[in-house]
Amino acid sequence: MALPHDHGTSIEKLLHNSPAAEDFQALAEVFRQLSDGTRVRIFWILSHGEACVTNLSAMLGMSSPAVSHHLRLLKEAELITSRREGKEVYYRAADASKTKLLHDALEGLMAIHCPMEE
Amino acid sequence: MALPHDHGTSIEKLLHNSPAAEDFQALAEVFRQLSDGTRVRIFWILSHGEACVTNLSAMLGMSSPAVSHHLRLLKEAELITSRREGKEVYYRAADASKTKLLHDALEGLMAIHCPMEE
DNA sequence: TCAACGATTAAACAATCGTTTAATTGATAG
DNA sequence: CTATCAATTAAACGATTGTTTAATCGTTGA
Repeated sequence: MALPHDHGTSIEKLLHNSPAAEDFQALAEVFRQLSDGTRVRIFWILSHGEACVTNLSAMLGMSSPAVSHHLRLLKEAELITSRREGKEVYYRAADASKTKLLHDALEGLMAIHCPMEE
Repeated sequence: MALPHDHGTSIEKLLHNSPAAEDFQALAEVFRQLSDGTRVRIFWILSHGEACVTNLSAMLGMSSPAVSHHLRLLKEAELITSRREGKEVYYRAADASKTKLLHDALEGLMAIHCPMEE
């Protein structure tokens, strides 16, 4: 143990048996994408189906440039995907285990924070 | 349907049957606390047991003011609790369903992002 | 009471983030 | 080709964030 204090707690083992700082950094990057009210809302919507930018803008009451900006961030984080059909671009949640995990956590937290709805 | 485009997708129902913007904002606040590499690391450590600020500083390789700052944020978000014993203040993850949910999501994401370890 | 240690607070700084406005790209219909 | 609609990009601004340094608070032991 190289810790300044030895309190005899099991936690001191974590010093040499824990993910690297970079791994936590990568993890934080994922959470950072959901750390904005607008983005977490977009992600929640897109977890339930596809939507084009125009409709998303209307749902959110925001300008399309603002929405586009957030969509780009979510896409770079590989939380959502897009496909073009004619003039419109449709977005939806990426089909990955990472996405499902976050969606579940999101629904769970929502149930805690906003008690009632069905 | 008050959406500009009607693509006939089920997602348009979400417009009138979704949590309020404030609820998503509250949710985002929780994620925001874990959107920093240092904080998510602290939270992970404290999910496994108690630690005093001095030891946390050593584990993280950071100054104690910096660690204190992050601890305060995590505490305000009710993700961790503290107790004083003599000169030292011990922190640990709060015992709440919110905390467990986040810890599980965290471990799951870590398994995805950092493939191997036991 | 005073000295030492652990922890927090405060002020200052650079860096990052989210929104807005305007300009631009891509695609379709006339 | 041009006009129009959908979406993205770019630049600018204000606001927020994380770290550092120094000072302060709280507790214990001499």
